Amino acid sequence: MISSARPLRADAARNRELLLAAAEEEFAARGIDASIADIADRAGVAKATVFSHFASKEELIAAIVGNHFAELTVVARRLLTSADPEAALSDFLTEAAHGIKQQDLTFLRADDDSRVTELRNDLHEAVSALVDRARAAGVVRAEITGTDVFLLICAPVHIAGCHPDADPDLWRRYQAIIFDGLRPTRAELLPQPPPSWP
Amino acid sequence: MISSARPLRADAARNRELLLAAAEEEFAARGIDASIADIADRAGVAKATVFSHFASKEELIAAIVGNHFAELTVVARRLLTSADPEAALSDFLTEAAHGIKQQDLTFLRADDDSRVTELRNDLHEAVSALVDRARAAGVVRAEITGTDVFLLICAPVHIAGCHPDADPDLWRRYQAIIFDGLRPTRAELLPQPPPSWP
DNA sequence: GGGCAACTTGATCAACCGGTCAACTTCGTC
DNA sequence: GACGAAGTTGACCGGTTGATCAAGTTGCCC
Repeated sequence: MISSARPLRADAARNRELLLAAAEEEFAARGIDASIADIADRAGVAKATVFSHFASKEELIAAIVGNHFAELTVVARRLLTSADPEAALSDFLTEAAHGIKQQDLTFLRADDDSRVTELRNDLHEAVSALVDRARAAGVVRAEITGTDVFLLICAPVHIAGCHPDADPDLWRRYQAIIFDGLRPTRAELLPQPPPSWP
Repeated sequence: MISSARPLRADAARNRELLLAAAEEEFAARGIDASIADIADRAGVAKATVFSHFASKEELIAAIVGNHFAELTVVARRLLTSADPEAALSDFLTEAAHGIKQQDLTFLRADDDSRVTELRNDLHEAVSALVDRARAAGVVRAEITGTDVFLLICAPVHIAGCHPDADPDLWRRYQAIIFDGLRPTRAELLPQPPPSWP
């Protein structure tokens, strides 16, 4: 693997960026099972070059996921300075729903002290701040926490992965929240006759 | 592949059921990448027996997904006869969220005239009826259709699969609905001072 | 219980995967 | 422009996968 202590040579730095971009596209197109060979092909380098930049496939994924987390953290922190707490949270959810990828899953529960975990914690902190502000403004329910939203973003991805150790009760809670979104707004409610109407 | 014209021999019928059960468990435990060899082991038969019952891995998955669709259709139709339209829809969503698996995805958009597609259309029809009843009772918004709910059930799974041809606007609509579920209920709303409060 | 079709099986195949390595090429420096 | 370090490469490895097939076994009907 190329040492990270010394700055990369010009061609190596270029190839690294090409590889990250190619891997991003390939993972987006074919999911986490995209092969290293295909990624190398797309980047226009040999397969062995991939392993000279990243020790393993997992490490390549970690680099990409780390970038996702970092980008979302930037978005969350920027939205924290906006005027409208409700729009800020809504905008972030929209952004995050598009930004979270399948491979990000792998590192959501990781608790080693890797760089990815650090970036994930940064993101979690920024999201919590967004939610705290929205809660203080009364635009989300009192019991909603930053962790809730952080997990809610990823819940769809979690369910899809058929994660065996996912807490069913937790998902039921999110299920109920989503169902709440289906209820009619107050303005749409027609006056209903009481059950004992003759 | 074993002919479907003639009834199966007793041992073959037993093995087919064992295989379907084993495949269900294996896919649930390891996702869609579970190997045919593991499935055969779990069922207690040789790997070649799997291919004597199902022409390919895809066909085995199709058989399982077909069963899922059929089971959910039964649930939806049963709930259609219950007294409470709101509880019926809610119960179905809960049931469906647990019933839909990763591998079901593959066949949601399939439009060939296979047996799976037929079963999927049956399910879609039953869900639409459930939603129509709920809408008529005023417990879901007027603009929610059966197709909406049918897709909403699968949306989490869809997003996770990073389906490249998913309509972003469609997902944004569902995103907005889910976000609605986060809004405070009327009872929780504290009286807010108007913006021009001195 | 004999005979035959239906079914099962272990051996085997080609394709593909992540990963390694020694030989080669290229960049940066003096 | 030459030299050494840094980076790249194609060939290759062990392992796994979905799928095949001839040979053997089993259930079923007369």
